[in-house]
Amino acid sequence: MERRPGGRSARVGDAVRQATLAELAEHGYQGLTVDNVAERSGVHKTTVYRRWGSTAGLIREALQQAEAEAWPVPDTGDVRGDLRALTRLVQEGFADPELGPVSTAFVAAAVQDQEAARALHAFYVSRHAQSAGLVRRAVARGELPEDVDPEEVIRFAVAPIFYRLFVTYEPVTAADAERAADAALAAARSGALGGTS
Amino acid sequence: MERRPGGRSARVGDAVRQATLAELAEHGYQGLTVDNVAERSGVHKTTVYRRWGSTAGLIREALQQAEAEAWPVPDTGDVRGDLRALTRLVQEGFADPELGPVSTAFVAAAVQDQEAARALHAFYVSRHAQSAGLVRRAVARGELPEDVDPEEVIRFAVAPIFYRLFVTYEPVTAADAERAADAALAAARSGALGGTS
DNA sequence: CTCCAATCGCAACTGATGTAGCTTTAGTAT
DNA sequence: ATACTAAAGCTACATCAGTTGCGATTGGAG
Repeated sequence: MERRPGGRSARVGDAVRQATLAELAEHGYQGLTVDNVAERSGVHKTTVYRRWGSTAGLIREALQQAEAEAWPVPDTGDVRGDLRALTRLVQEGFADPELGPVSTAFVAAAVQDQEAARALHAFYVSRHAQSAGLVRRAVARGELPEDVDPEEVIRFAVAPIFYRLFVTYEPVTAADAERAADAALAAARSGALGGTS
Repeated sequence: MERRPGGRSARVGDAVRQATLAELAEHGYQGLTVDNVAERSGVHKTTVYRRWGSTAGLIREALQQAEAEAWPVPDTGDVRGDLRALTRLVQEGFADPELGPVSTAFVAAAVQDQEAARALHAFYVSRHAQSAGLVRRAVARGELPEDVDPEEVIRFAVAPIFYRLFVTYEPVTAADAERAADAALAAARSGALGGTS
């Protein structure tokens, strides 16, 4: 069988993907049901079950799409600025009324579904790899020690934001984001985020 | 109406609480169903629905119990040791085959249920308040600057562990826990976790 | 000891989620 | 054009979480 890029299957897939994102933005992961997605997309319920299996499957595909999209790693000229921009980007992403529920849904789905968790893992592996470039540039400029683990710096910078969002349910302000960036930077400079240490 | 500490209601409550924890330890939050808890506890399904509403309600009560239990804040004599012991405690808690699924269930339930999220928030407010004592002792010993925010140090120390567990789904080793402690310490010493800064 | 209020057990029911078997449609090859 | 095949549509059904109304049991008060 051949590829059918403009065929019915492709159209159905697009309609479902679009409907999934719209439903997520409106009702979050809680309100994401196969029935709603089917009705919104004009695709029949059984078709959605056959191709995606469940709402977790819909999330999986959305994640793979999100992973494919490159994301704007900050490049302000110095590490502090880059890290602060990065954490702000994360904080604002979750605060955004349209993007926030979608991103939150990814985390919620992963907690319930193994496959979604794998997809989310892959997503963040990709994000870390991209973001680490910011740290490597800083090392090249001599702003950070040579033996620093670039992805570890990224993890430490963003972790406190996620911790507040999904564990302690404390508010996350722009100041929190900046503080997280500064703390990660301090740790990186001190050698605590070294590659081998 | 009076309290009836040894009455039927109390017995029913105990049976359900115990069954909830047992089910969580065995099957995790995924496998926690009202029917299973009802059967295991010998309490009728309807009763569980009436008193707890749903599995999220069962989690809520388990959380309140967990919050009431004091937890062993390390006191080794120096900050580095205390922070490392703390992060190890968290890491080992989630790795423990009996405790891990229960703790994980708390996070999973909070993502789906508002009330569970509030209960989890309260739980961590309490944990932070207790753990912050470790930082205050360090300040008193002159190991950390006076203006450091004690609870912020705790957040930064444990956040990377939770980030790996519930966001990126990367493994969490003892070395990761220690590194997180050391990084938080470096940040605290640098002044990045100051109370007002 | 008797009665009362609260709570629990029970069985029948509702609604939503997910499945099975079959028919129809759309895209492709001859 | 015509025939072939993969995938989508459709109906009917199965399953299960959660609810409701009522009768039974429990524990305490007078």
